[in-house]
Amino acid sequence: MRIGELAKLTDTPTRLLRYYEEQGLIEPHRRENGYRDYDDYLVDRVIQIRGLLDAGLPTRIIKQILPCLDKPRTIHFADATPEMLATLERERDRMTRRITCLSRNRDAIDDYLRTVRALA
DNA sequence: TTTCTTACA
DNA sequence: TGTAAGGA
Repeated sequence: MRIGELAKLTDTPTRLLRYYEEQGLIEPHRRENGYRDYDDYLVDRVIQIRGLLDAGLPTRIIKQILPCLDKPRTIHFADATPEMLATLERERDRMTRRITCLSRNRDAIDDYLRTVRALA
């Protein structure tokens, strides 16, 4: 599929899809006319990339660990280097802290909402 | 109409 | 990231 369809399917601006390619996160094929040609599996991959980005991971880290999170979970033991494991643990912990922070703020907002409604 | 590259706010 | 220019 061309970039426009992938953009629609993943709700991602074409500008960003080209950016992800520039960052080495995805690499579409090229058609004779120079247009990018994306495989279907990239739909899920782009959605996953956006999720990781939303979780606060920088593209350089995503590029590094994406292979480990790919489908054939048959585990790429070859990629399970000490550095890779360390990076994954660091990011996992970063996510855990973020979740804790988000939960607190969500609860604070929830309390405020309850209070306001109770007085209304 | 859609996509491409490059560049600037 | 958004947007614009200038082509194909």
